[in-house]
Amino acid sequence: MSEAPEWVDEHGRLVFDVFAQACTSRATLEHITGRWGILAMAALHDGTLRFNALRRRVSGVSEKMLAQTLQALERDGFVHREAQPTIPPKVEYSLTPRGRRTAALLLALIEDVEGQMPEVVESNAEYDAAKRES
Amino acid sequence: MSEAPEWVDEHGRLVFDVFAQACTSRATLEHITGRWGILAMAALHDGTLRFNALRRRVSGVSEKMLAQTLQALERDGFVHREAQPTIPPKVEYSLTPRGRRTAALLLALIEDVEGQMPEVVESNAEYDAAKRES
DNA sequence: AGAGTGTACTAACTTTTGGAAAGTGCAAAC
DNA sequence: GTTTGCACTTTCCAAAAGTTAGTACACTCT
Repeated sequence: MSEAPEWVDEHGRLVFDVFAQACTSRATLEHITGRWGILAMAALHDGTLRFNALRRRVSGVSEKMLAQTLQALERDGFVHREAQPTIPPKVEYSLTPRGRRTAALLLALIEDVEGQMPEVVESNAEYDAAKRES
Repeated sequence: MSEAPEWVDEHGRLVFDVFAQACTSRATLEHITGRWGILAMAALHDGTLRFNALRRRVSGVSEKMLAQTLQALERDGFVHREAQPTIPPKVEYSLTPRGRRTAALLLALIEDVEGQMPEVVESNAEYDAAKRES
C-alpha cells in the first residue's frame, strides 16, 4: 500500500514544520497571521460579512490587499466565498468549520495582546529612554 | 484624580482595538504575528538562544530581519536581551514572563496549523482545479 | 433626466519593505 | 596565517504592498 500520503514519515508522524524554510505550512501560517489575514479571520468570527463591510471593519486595508488575502484564505479552506451573480454583485464571506477553530485561537491572541498593551506601552517608553541616554 | 491612564475610557474599559487603524496595538500584534516574529517567539519558548543559534533555528531569516525583529520584540517587552561585552560578543535572548505567556498562544496556533495541513493541501488542490476549468 | 454613490473586483503604477551581500573588529581553531 | 565564528550595521536591488483608476450596472437624490 504505497497509498500513504507524502506528509507522514516512516513513523507515521506529520512532517509539516514551520521552522523549515521550504515547508508549505509556513506559507499557510503567513496567510492567517499576516497583517490582514488575522484581522479578516477575527472579523469573520463574528459572522458572515460582505466584501465592503469587511473592508470597513478592517480599517486600513486596500481593496487589492483584502481581495488577495481572502483569496489565499479561501484557497486554504479557512474562508467560504458565496457569490450571487446579481447586479450589482453580492459576495458573502464566512468561516468554514476549520476556519472557525483557527479563528478562535487568533481571537485569543488578539485579546491577549490588547490586554497587555498598557505594559507594552510602558516597556516601549523604558526602552526608548534607555537608548536615548546611551 | 485625573491620574487615570489614557488607555481606559470613561467606563474603565481598555480602549486598545486592533481593528482601529491607528491603534498602537496593531503594531504590537504585527511584531509577534509577523513572518519572523512568530517563529522567533516560538523558538525562544524552548529556552534561551544566542543570536546565531536562533538564526539557524528560524531557517531562512536574514541577519538584518532577525536583528530588526528581536529589537521590536525587546522594545515591546516580550524578549529579554542579555549581552556580554566579551570579544567575540555573546548575546543571549530569552522570553520575559509576559513573552512566555504570549508565546504559548503562538505555539498553540502553530500546532493547529501544522495539524490541519493535510486538509489545507487538499483544499489548495480543489481550489486550483476549480479555477483551471473555469 | 443626469449626477452621484455603491458593488466587487482587476490592472497599472508608485512607494515601501525585505532580503542578499559585504563590512566591522577581533579571537580561536586548523 | 587563513579560514571561521561572533553579533550586528550598512548598502543596494528586487519583491511586496499600497494608491489610483477603470469596469458595468443599478439605485438614490435633485
